[in-house]
Amino acid sequence: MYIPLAKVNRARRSRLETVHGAVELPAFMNVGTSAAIKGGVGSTDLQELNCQVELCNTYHLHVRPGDDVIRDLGGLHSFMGWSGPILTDSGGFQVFSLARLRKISEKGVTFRSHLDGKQIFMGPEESMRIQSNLGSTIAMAFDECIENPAEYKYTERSVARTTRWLARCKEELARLNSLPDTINPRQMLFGINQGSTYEDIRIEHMKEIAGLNLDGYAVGGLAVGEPTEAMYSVLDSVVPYMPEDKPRYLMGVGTPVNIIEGVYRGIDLFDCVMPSRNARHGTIFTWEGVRILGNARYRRDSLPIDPNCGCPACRNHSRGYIRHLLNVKEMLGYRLAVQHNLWFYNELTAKIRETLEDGSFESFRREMLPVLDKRIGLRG
RNA sequence: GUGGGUAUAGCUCAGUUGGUUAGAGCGCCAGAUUGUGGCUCUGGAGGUCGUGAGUUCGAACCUCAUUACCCACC
Repeated sequence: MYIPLAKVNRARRSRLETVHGAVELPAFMNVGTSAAIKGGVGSTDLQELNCQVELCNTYHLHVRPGDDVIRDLGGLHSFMGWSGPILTDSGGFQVFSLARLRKISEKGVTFRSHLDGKQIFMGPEESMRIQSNLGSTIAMAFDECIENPAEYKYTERSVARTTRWLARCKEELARLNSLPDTINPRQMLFGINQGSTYEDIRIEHMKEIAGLNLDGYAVGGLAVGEPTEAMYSVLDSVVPYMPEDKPRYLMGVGTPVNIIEGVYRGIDLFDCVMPSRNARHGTIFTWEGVRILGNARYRRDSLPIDPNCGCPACRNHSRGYIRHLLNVKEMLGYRLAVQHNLWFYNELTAKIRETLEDGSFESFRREMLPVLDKRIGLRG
């Protein structure tokens, strides 16, 4: 159930109500690929960090431990001890980003596991069955995430197939939801818009899938190497064709600036590995810009990462300590840095919601854009 | 004490029969990172080749001395 609360031009402040609780939008979903945030950050930490939605990965959980195992353990919520909303990625992206030797047909995709090379087949029905076994709050449609750059003709054919796959996803999930022993009988389905950077294909596709009355709509296949301006341009073109009364999700995005720019263009949901992956590599997001904590200049720095931050890392530890931990690859270093970055992303979306409510979003945007991407203390 | 071996970047080591500006891996410094393979990639700094003589047009490489360390034996 999507509830609009406020609007500033295209930007929307709203709420998504689910069987696992409400999500205040715009929101950032933290990525817990294998049912855990990398860096030793668990479900109980997520509450402390103000995370609203957890994203888990169909492909990874299917390969290990197996979606049947998770089903037997009561589904993802019980498995990982998280009672809030969970969105599962369909596996479509992973098939195209990390599995090798893939073969695509109308039925689905045959590929080899990145772990042991075992042959795996996944199509719309398989993806829905896996996601149903996981029992997530929101299932994503199985799509083809087209590589960038892509030929126009190929994009047309691929998008047409993704549309047919979406209809099959919808049908199969409806069947699974109606089974007596299904884990989450009210599992929602989001469709995914594709079309590379071809705006006419994007728009046509969006119009088509908007008619399927899904629970939400995502824009996929962006931030895959195209210039950022191209991504914004696609959003400018496609968003007007996304249903007004459904949540809109920009998949895999992005930087703090990308998120503000996405909201500005009418997006409600984001997910990205950037806060957690970059944290593990020592790149820290703050309201003053980006700090590279691995830099030697922080070796003797006794200040918190951000003196104004309330996250567990900043409340208790210095830059010098966390830099050291990252440097020697101590798990605690990953944990503290990830905690900080997730806290920051959640604070960023909270601030976005607040400024949408009081009408100051656009001045907030103008003020923050030049700051957030800035690297602090770069040396030539 | 005797015999043998080693000495080249912070560390571990390459370095072809002597031939331009001596290399690698790791570490260090820095930069990437967008629906996560705790992955990976890309740059950079850093060496009077243990020391001193000698041979040679030319020496990390050959000769002599010397110092340090390692191994074996007494």
